[in-house]
Amino acid sequence: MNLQQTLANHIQNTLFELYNFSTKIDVNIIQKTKKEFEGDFTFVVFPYTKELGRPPELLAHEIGQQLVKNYPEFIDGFNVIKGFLNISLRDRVWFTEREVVETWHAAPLAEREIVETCFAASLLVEYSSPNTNKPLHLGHIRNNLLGNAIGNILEACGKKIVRVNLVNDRGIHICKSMWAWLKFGNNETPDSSGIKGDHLVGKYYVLFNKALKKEIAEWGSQGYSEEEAQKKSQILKEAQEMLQKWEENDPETRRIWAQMNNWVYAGFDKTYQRLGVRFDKIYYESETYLLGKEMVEEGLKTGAFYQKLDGSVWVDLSEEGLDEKLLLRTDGTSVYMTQDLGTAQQRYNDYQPQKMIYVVGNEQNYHFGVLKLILRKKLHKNFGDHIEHLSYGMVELPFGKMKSREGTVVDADDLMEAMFQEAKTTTEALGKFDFEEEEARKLYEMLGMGALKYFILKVDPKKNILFNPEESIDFNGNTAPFIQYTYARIKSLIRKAEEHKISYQDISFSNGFKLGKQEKELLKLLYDFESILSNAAETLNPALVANYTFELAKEFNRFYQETPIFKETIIQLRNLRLQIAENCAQTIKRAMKLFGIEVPEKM
RNA sequence: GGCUCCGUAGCUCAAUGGAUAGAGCAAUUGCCUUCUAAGCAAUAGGUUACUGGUUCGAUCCCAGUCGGAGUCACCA
Repeated sequence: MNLQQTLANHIQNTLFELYNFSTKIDVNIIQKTKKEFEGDFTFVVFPYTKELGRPPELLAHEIGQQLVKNYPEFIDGFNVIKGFLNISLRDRVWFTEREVVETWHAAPLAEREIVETCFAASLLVEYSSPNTNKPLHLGHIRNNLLGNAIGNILEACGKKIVRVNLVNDRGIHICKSMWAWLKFGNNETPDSSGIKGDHLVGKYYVLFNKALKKEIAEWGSQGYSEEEAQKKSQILKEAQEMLQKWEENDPETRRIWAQMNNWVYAGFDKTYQRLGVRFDKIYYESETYLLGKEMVEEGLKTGAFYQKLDGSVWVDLSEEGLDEKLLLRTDGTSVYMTQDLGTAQQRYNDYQPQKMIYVVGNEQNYHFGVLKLILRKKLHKNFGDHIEHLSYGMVELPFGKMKSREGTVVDADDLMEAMFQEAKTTTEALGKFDFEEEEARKLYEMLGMGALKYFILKVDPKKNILFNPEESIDFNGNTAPFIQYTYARIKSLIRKAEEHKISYQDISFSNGFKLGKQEKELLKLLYDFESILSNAAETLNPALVANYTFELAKEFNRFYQETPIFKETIIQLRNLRLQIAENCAQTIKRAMKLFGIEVPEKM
């Protein structure tokens, strides 16, 4: 039982004792006391004034006095400001609580107190899901980092996670790259050119679009509209013929397709590795795109869907306030929605997850609304309710949205390399040259990647992010390097302590001294970590963890600045401070690990 | 036009319906002979887009207005 819960129970009992008033005090009503007031937790009495027929201040006083009288071991004192009853707990209480936090780190998964949220045992998280016709960009980075972090956070809450990537490896866009490569490529390969595979394929995708644009311009000069020109386009037709051939299993087309995709995979692997994301299961759309057709046939029989005269199949969602949606084209081929119906079913069959979390941009909110609706209302699949769309905002540039075709994208690999370089120059400018070359390289990588990951993850997922490529991502303030720096400082402190042969582990807290404001502030923050974690898991919001960690690091830096540790004459106090420092380091490390951010022993 | 999301300091972002709305950048000012200055302290910066409603209390919930983004494809 945690402190809030204990306090809530005490208050509940007291209310009954004083006024014969029986009510359930929810833990959430007990909140942390704001920093500028004295006290640890605050009970707001306003909601009870009416029923108990007492003015707020009197009520708060009466409750406070009774609490102190009844629970002297637990409660130290109280003060009242208007209707706010601020309660201070005994220092001892924090010590025992702190020890609990400590053992938590070491305990094996099964023995931990598992935070039961709305999730059950096994969860599936899908993220990344790239197209294989071009390299990853900053938007994909947000997707990957979010998915990976959410997976980590859920795991830290004791959930069993399956990480899934659905690779979109077929379709007209791939054929466009293939067409351009055949036309202009001269058998160029990643090996022959030294270009990373995904970038090479992306290069030909761009070349295709250039050629197409040129052709459309030519038709345009003959007086055709853009739409007409699209229809008349010869190269577009050729790309479509390639897709046709691909679907007919034409060996040569398949060979080129497989070859180019493999180049892309090799490239993606490097990007994923540097980003620190991984997957348990990779689905390929080329293997799953025909699924779902069956489900549509089934739905046709039961009358859930209907067929138009031209043979296309539709679902009517007007009763649910939406419109009609296509499920099979006139030629009987499937569309995006059909495939998603199929893959949802397959995943459910493969893993029977209690929740399927899809990390997909908010541009697809409507799509997922429809998907869930069809599964639940039309096909009566109960796993439709298990689908959760983790919808995140776009990454915008100062001049608008990123568009591949207009070349206004921030490439993932370029950005990561730029972050590395930035870390290098910044560190060197600070004049910290106490590193071997390899050690330094690792540090720059930690700092650069950390800054990038934190920059993305500290923002509420549902909000858009504005990224200005002109201004590099900051290394000061609310950033990963600041947090990493704090960690390195603490580690340095601990090393010094060991040099001085100071053992901070075996402290007895029994013969008490009064906790200082700073120590207590840190202990409170450390105590909060578990609830922040489960909150982040429930709301699928890593930003909560980020802001918490920053708060902790900042608080520690204050502490560090103002509180002498080695100079302290009272040995017990000094040891306690070292112990708190160590706990801060542990918590920071755990939190950053959730983001895939490494933390340096020194910097 | 319908639906969804967003609107908080000059900029980037915080704030389970609670107290005087907080940080970081940028600006000004102090602090490296003192456990790492990627730090700390201080000053300045706000009608939380607007108007109503709900209540002891609203940045938060509801309705409307105004701005911005997304979406409404036989693309994925």
